Amino acid sequence: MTKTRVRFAPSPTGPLHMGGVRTALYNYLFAKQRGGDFIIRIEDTDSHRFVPGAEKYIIDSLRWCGIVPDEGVDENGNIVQTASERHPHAPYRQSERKSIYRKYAEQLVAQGWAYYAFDSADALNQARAEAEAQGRTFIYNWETRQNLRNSLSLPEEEVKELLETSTDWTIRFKMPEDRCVKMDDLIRGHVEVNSSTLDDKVLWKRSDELPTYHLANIVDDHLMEITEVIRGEEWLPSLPLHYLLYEAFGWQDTMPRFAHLPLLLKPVGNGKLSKRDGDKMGFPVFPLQWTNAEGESSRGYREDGYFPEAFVNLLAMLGWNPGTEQEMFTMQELIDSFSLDKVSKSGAKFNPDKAKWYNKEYLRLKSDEELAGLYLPVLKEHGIEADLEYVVKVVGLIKDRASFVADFWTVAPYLFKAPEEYVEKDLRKFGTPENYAMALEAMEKADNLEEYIRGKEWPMGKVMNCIRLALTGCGSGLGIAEIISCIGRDEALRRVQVLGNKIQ
RNA sequence: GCUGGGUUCGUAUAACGGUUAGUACUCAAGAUUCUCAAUCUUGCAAUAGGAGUUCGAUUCUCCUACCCAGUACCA
Repeated sequence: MTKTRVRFAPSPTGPLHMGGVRTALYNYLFAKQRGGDFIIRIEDTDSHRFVPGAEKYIIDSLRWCGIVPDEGVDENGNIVQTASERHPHAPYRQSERKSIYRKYAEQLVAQGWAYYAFDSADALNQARAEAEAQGRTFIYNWETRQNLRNSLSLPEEEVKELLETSTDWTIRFKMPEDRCVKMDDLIRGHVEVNSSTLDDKVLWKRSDELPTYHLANIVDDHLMEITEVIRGEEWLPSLPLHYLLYEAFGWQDTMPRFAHLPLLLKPVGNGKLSKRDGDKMGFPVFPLQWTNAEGESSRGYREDGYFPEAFVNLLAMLGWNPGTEQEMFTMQELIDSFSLDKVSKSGAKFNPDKAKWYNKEYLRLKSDEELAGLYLPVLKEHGIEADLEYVVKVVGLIKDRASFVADFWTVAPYLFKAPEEYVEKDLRKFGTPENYAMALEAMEKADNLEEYIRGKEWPMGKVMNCIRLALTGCGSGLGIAEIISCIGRDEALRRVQVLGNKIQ
């Protein structure tokens, strides 16, 4: 029985999208359930799109979620590995593995599975544009390759010379003209595609001496002994090429099994989830806040007040279900119950309301002490210095009203400072002289407000709401007794008198 | 356009040929309370359409529609 080894292979071209986090999570869960290894491999073969800081952001994000690699790179860029005595799989950054890819590409050429192509990017773009103008699609394949500039169409001498003198050539996969590629996907089942519809993908570029995704991916998955490839659905169209590459290398026996995950879609309308949707509808699409080179920031789940447990839980439930009615899962529970055959095939529209609900549930699960500790800095931002014991008490009273720690403040600022103004509508409704007279008397004389008011046969609602108006500045909020138990009788009476000044 | 994938309440999903099609979020109503929130109860709401296979289709097959992805010297 070979050890399960899966990898998450992000490209450091920007912040990690929450869909990417989910892919990493599923890989992690799958590995941990089987006692296997979870590997992070950085696919930085696109030198043009490289973004400084993106790699660290990705690792930091995963760590925040509790997803830590057995092998790969850590947040400081150092190598993490399971086999401490040897380094059979390092390095984990493809740019640092540069030297190993060329020979594999050349091997394919030697065996007739690939060829050298000398067409310039401009020439190809032009060909594409011309085809499009005629309503056709240009495709570099068995049909067109004889008419293009490559080692299959050019004389041997010229090829030789070009290889030596030019640095602007590539190695392309020679996609068979008519092969029915039969594939199996752990989620989608059996899929067949005829190779005639596929194109001759570039595998390796002489210009920067770097492989493209397809070559690097297959070579590294093989070298790193990956057993399952769990990735986004956008890769499904490339699967036939990947199958053929395994065949070309003669690695079919150890070819990993594949699982293509459904995409995360926007909450409303059509299309995949994008940063714009988040901005428009007020939710983050990134795990952590990200600031790009232009200085523009994108909000993150962490900064928005989500607990990592909640974020992980809600992500896990997007496209997977346990087959039971359980909705709340710790990471360990997810590891125990995760299964690829419970992953759905169709894309999942993200639901911000449900995300918020998850955080609320996790917030209620936390102790008052822990929440108070988190609330203290928020209070400080509002210029409030409160002692921990008091905050613990307050949090216990208001936690049911909040989805996020930051809500504690908006829900009941009056537990820390007197209202500075009154909500117009409530003032008119409850702040009448008659109500105030009763409220003041009750506050001055009663031991137990409720009993006193009842004894006087005053209208409970009117008196209580008038007092509430004085204490909170509005017509809704905590129970009067609860508020007074926090702010104290003297402060409460003072606030009622302040309201009195306003009314008279 | 072509190739591939997909389609159950508004959303996430359950039901792997036989159920009054279940659950959660959202929303609405009621109960409760000094108000609001919370809580509890109830409710609204779905098998895209059409053929077939079958005693019986959400489930299997085909067609149509719609959605998504890919179609780069990007991943």
